[in-house]
Amino acid sequence: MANYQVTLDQVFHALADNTRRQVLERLAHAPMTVSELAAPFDMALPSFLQHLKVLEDSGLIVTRKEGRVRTCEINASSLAPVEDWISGQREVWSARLDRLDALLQAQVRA
Amino acid sequence: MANYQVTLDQVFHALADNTRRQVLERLAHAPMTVSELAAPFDMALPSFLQHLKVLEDSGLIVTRKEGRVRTCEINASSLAPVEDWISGQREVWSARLDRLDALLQAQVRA
DNA sequence: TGAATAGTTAGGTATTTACCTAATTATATT
DNA sequence: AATATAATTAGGTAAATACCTAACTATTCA
Repeated sequence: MANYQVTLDQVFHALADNTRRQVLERLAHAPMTVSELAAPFDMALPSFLQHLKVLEDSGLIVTRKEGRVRTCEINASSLAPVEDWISGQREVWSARLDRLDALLQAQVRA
Repeated sequence: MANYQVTLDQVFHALADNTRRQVLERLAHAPMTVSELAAPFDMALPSFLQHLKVLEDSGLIVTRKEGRVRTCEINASSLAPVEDWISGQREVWSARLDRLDALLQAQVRA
């Protein structure tokens, strides 16, 4: 059931929707069932389930079903690749800015 | 020209595409013109321009045109909201895991 | 001034996304 | 056993996305 080859595309896409981010924000505090999770959203349940599927396919959440109830939980490790990409980028971006800065300083002194 | 109310939706969506991430990775090192930037991609120029538009609308890049040449540059500050959201989330997620951990430890001792 | 170059606009197609309602399945409750 | 509840499946619509080709504009160069 779990997707073992989750891509950055999938995770970023999953995060690019406010409903889905709110789901994550709520799950951050505690696991919840599908209906609990869906309650605050003004959306038909099948539509909401599609969002959960996107979140699960992206690896951001994990779910399991007991009886007729499905419980959803954050997958804490799933943000790592995203954080890595972003912090890697930010590092290079700011390194470039620093070099630029140094260059400008040098010109000022010259 | 710049979009002054850029949303997390827009930035995450812009990042959810490999072509666009590669553009950012290349721009991380230095500004480039549209054609330089487009060269490595096996894609018609108008298609590529759409990607640049998504990146610009999301605030991730900034462009300016001199003569007939448009130069694209990383907007270093644009990752901040994304980083903030992610690190905020990660913090809560791991706090929850820590509490859970403490709870389990307590049960073991009991 | 004519040709080449850099980028843009117009307009079209196939796929994906985000939603919906209605019907169904599986499990629990009375 | 009948009913209620939790979730799922089926199937449909409208808009957005990701690509394309062809035609165009604006600028630079010979």
